[in-house]
Amino acid sequence: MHAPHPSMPPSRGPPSLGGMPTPSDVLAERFASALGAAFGEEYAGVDPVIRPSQFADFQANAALALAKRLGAKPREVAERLLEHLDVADVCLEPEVSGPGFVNLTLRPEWVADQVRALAADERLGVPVEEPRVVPVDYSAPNVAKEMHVGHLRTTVVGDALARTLEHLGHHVVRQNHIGDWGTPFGMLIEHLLAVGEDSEEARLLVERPNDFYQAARAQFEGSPEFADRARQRVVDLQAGDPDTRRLWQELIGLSTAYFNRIYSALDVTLTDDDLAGESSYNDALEGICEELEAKGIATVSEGALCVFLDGHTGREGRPVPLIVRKSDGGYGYATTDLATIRHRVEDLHADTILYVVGAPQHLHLQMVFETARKAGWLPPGVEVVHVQIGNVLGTDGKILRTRSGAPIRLSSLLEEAVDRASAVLADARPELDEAARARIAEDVGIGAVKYADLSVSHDSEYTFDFDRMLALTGNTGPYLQYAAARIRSMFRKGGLSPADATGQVRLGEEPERALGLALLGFGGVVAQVGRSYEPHRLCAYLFDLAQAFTTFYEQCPVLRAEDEAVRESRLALSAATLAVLQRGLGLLGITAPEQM
RNA sequence: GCCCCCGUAGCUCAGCUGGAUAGAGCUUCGGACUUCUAAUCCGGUGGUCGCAGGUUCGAGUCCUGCCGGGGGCGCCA
Repeated sequence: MHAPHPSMPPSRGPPSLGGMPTPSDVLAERFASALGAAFGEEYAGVDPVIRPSQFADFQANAALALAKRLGAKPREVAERLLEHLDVADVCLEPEVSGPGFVNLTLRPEWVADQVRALAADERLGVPVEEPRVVPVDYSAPNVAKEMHVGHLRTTVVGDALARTLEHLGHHVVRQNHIGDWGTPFGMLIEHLLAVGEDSEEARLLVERPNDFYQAARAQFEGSPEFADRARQRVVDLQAGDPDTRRLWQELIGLSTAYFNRIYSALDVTLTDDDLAGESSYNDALEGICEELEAKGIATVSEGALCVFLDGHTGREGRPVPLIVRKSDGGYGYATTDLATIRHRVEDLHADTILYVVGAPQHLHLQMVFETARKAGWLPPGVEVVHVQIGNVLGTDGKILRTRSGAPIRLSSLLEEAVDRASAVLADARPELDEAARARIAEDVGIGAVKYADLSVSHDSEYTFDFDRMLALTGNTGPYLQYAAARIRSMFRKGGLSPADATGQVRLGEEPERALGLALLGFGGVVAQVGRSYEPHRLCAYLFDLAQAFTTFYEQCPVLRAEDEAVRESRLALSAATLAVLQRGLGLLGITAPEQM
């Protein structure tokens, strides 16, 4: 009936194969028992509304919601609840506060034990969920075109989701739906032939694809004879002419080399095995149309085969069509998108399909999804989600362009990022040799760029700011990397290994307690990202954790702790923090360098 | 004209799906490096959450209307 609530205990959340419960899970379970005991079994199922609190570690807000239903005052409900609440092992004495909140402060010993359990857990508290097959469609650059900052977002967000879902136990199938088909290919093939396959100009496809594309375009527009040949090429390509096909493959090979260069620089997990370009669905398109027509879902309108869906009207109230076959007999991307759904459901056996695709395509995708449902290609049990990527805007509020009118090149953005990191590093760590600095600068520069895109919610548009994207201080990737590097440095200095720091945890001072509590939130956040498809929540969590660590680091001496037991405890806390930071950054696709 | 998204501090963005006194980073001002890495930390300044109604114990969050910005709306993808 209701969608699962993120803060519900595991028993009511998505299927999970075990794992450490988070503190709020534990409290929710205890409150469920208390609710049942106090007010009858039918109340054991209501959400106890456990939330983080500014007045305690957590607060339970159930009493306020239940007061009306029970016909009692909220504070009285809370008091009765407390009479049946058994949390003595977990919390200090719960307190009713304000209009009827129950404030809960965790016992430091309990938190300490949980931290130790988390540190000993391979998965650091992240649950293993019941495996689902999840194709994730992301990146999708175009052959013979430069990737721009828009592609960066879908690539980076999609990759983080793929890594996170995989880590939660799901079978992720990466799908890079590259634009490798369409009328421009006649022009591109002719141009490739004209400049020579092994020429410098052809190499532009790997280094500066837009230059190649624009040269081809100039030919096309400047020479009617070239344009004619290009049009004939399109026909040959579609007819499967072997020579044309070979040239087309060559073009794709060069572009793939370009994509891989970018993916490698970005440390994105996409490989050639994940390529599932538009062209791979060509053979299915005719069948898609025939089936839609046979089922009476598609009808011919103005010469084109269209699907009209209820509730979709455009200008002047005219129905909006999803055109599956153009009036000239050709197919558009709607047909291809329908074919991808059928493939992902029938061949890949998808349970959930993610489309990490730009927000402007929302209407189109909704129509495709609805059509697929009507055609029976998308059974009710299969969930399909458009993870909308908001536009990147320029300072004028319009979709980003540089002064010249050309989109900002992704490769130059990445180079600038590494250069800036390099400059800071040369200044701060002159004692490191150049090769080491170069490696670190890459991790830091790329980490900054990726974190900038991951830390804002994926569906909101944002204004592109070069300096914001490349910033190395504040709420940035490098801040998290720096915290991890300081921990590693500390262990190096002490001649110790984080793996050996498994001592008893004691949380005496406030910064220690805050850090311990922060560590326990990891599993819940990762699971939430897996459910909501919002990597920025993991970013926010890791930033909070790194802040908690840095405060601890400034105020609590570790190696120089006066007391041996305190030292052991702080080492264990530091090691656990490092493990979580590293794992969390890993799920985001960001590398934490050994030192920086 | 219809539909979707957005409007929170000077700037860029969060806000855990309705909880108490709305947060962070950047900027700015003032402090902290002979002490585990100052890419850091501590403190201050800064908000009528676009506007107006509504729902209820309680609204930045949900509903309606208006204002402002972005996007989509038949043969490009």
